[in-house]
Amino acid sequence: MSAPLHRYRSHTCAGLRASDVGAHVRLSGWCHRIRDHGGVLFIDLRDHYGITQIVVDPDSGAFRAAESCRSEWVIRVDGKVKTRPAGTENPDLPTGAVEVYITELEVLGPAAELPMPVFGEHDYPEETRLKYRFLDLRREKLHANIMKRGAIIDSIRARMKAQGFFEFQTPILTASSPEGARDFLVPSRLHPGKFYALPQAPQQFKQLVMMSGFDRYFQIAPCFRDEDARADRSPGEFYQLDVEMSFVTQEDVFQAVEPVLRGLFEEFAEGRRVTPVFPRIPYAEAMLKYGIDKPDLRNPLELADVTDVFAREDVTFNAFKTLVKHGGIVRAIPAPGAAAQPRSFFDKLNEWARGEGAAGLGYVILEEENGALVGKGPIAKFIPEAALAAIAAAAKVGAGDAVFFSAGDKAKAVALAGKARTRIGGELGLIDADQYAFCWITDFPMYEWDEENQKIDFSHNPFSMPNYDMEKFLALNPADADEILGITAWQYDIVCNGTELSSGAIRNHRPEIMKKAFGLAGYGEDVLEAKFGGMLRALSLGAPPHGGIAPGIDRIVMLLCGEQNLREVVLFPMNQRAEDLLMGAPSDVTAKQLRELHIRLNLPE
RNA sequence: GCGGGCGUAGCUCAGUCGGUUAGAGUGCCGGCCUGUCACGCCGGAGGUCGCGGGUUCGAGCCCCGUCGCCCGCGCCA
Repeated sequence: MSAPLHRYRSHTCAGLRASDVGAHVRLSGWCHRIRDHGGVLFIDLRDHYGITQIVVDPDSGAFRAAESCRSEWVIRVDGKVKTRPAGTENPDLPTGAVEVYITELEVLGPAAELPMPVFGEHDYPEETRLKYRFLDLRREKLHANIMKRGAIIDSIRARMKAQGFFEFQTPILTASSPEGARDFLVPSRLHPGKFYALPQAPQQFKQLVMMSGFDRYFQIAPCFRDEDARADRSPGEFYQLDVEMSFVTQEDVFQAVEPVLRGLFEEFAEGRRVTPVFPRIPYAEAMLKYGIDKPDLRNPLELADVTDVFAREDVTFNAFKTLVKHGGIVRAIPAPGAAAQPRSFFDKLNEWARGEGAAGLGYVILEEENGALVGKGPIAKFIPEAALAAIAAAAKVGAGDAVFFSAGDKAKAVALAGKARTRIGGELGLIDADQYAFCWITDFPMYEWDEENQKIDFSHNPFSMPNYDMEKFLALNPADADEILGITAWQYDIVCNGTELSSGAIRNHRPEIMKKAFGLAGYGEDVLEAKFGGMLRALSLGAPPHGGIAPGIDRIVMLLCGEQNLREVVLFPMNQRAEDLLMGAPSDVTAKQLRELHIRLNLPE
C-alpha cells in the first residue's frame, strides 16, 4: 500500500501523463468547464499549472456530488488515472492522453453565479474586470502575462547582478520635491502640519548611494506620481529598473544597460527580431527625421525639411509661402508607392490632419511623363519642375510615390509631421510588427522656454550635467537666452517601437555648476539649499562623477507581452480615475484618524 | 479642467422612420442525454433601456441636463 495522500493533492492539474495510468491520485482545482451527458460527466479541472479531464459515471460514489458542481467551484477529487478511449484523446492538452475516473469528490470552495466567466477568451468591461480582478487573473492570458512579468523581473535581476550591480532599497516615505510631477503626500502624526511624500523616483537617493561610496546600484523601484492616467501610464504608481553608476561617462552607461535590455528582449521576444546595436540619434536629428523624440524605427519613413523650397521665387503656393515668411516651416513626409492609392487615401489623411487641429495636409503625387518628373494633385500647379525635383530629392521620393507636407509654426508642424509619418507608414503597411526596434536618443536640450511663465526652465532633469565647456558655463549670463537654450545635457532616452522606455543622465556632481544651472533657470541658491540641501551637502563633500538611467518595468513587460494597456501586465491596477475598485481605494477614514493627523477636511461643495 | 466614444437581461450585443407584449447568444434554474472537450436537445426565470427633465397621442430611439467607464488633450523634472 502506498503512503497516504496529501490533504489536497498528489499531482497538479498539469502533471499526469500516460506513464501515470493506473495510479490512484488526488487533485484539487477549479471546475473550468463541466459537460454533463447524463450518464457520463466530464469536468475540466484547472489549477495554476494546467487542466486535467475528470470523468465520473453513475457507478461512481462521486456522481451525485459531481452533478451539483458549477463553474469555478473549487473541489478536491480522488480517482484512478486511465488511458482515454481511442479517438477521444485531446492533443491540445498536455494531459490529453489520460483522464481521472474519480471515486470521491469534496467541495472546498463553492462559487456563486459569476459576474464574468473565467472560461473563454471574450472581452469584458474594464469596470467588471477590475472589480473582480481575481476572476480576471484566473483567465489564461492575464495569468500568463503576470507570470511573464515575474520571469522578466527575475531575468533583469540576474542580468544586472551579472554586470556587477547590487540591489538596494530606498525609503518610501521621503520629502516632497519641488519640481516634476505632483507628489502623493502622507501627513505626519508626530509633526503637525508636515507631510512626507512618496518618491516620484529614488532619484536623489540613488545619487546619494553613489556619494556614499557604493559603485553600482540598481533597484526594481516603486515610483509614485499623482498624475492623470494614459493607456501606457498607470495612475499613481509604477515600477522602474532604477540604475546608477559611479566614475562613468555616458558611453559606460550605454555599455552597461544596452546588453541587459537587448538580452532581456531576445530572451522574451519569442522569435521577433531585436535591434543588434542600438543606433544613437541626437535629439535634434530625431525631431528633424521623425518629428518626435521617441521615434518608432520599425517605420522606415524619414521626414525632410523643405521650408527653403517653398520660399523660392518660382514656387507660388501662397498658403505655405506666407507661413514661411512669418517664421513657419514646412516638413515633407514621403509616401512611397502612394501614387497608386485612390483619391480617398489622400482625402482621409487630410481629414485626419484637420482633426489634429491642422489646416490640412498638402500633398503632391509624383509621376513620370516623357521622362520628366511631374506633380499631380491640388497644389502641384504651384510647384514648378525644378522645385519639385528639389522636394523629391530631399524627401527621397520619385515617380510612383507621393509626398505630404506639414506646414506651420515650428513646434506644431514638426509634431504633425511626426504623427503623419506614423499614420502614413501604418496606412501603407510599412511597419514591420515582427521586431523590437531600439534606439538611444541623446543630447537633449538642457533648458527650454517656459511660455506660461515667460522664463527659461529645465527641460528635463535638473540634476543632469550640461554638455558644455564648464568655464564658459559658469560665465553665462541669464540674458544669454539663445545661448542657454542651445545647451544640451548629458541626458538620454531609450526608445523601443515608439515607446519611451527610460530616461537617464550623467549627473551634475559639482556644486558650483549645480548652483549655476539652477541660477540660469531662475532658482536662487536659497531655493536650492532649502529643497536639495542634503544633495548639495553630499556634492560638497567628495562626490564621484556618476550617472544612470531608469527603464520602466511596466512598459517593458507591456511590449514583451504585446499589450496595448498597462492594466494587462499589472496584478491589481487602478482605473483611469485612480480608484482601486477591488479594494475600494481611495476611501474615507475615521474622524479619529484625521484628528491624530491634525487634519480637518475642507471639501469642495 | 477640456474633447471624443460607449452605457439595453448576470455577461456580450441587436433593436429599422418615434408605434402592439423590448429580442438573440451566453450564463443561471428545471427536464432529457454513456465519450464530451465551445457537448447536444426541450422548457423556464431573468429588464428602473445609466439617472433626471422635456417634446409627443405615444420615447430604448428625438432634445436638454447629469452620472459612470474607456480613449485622448492638458499634466507627466
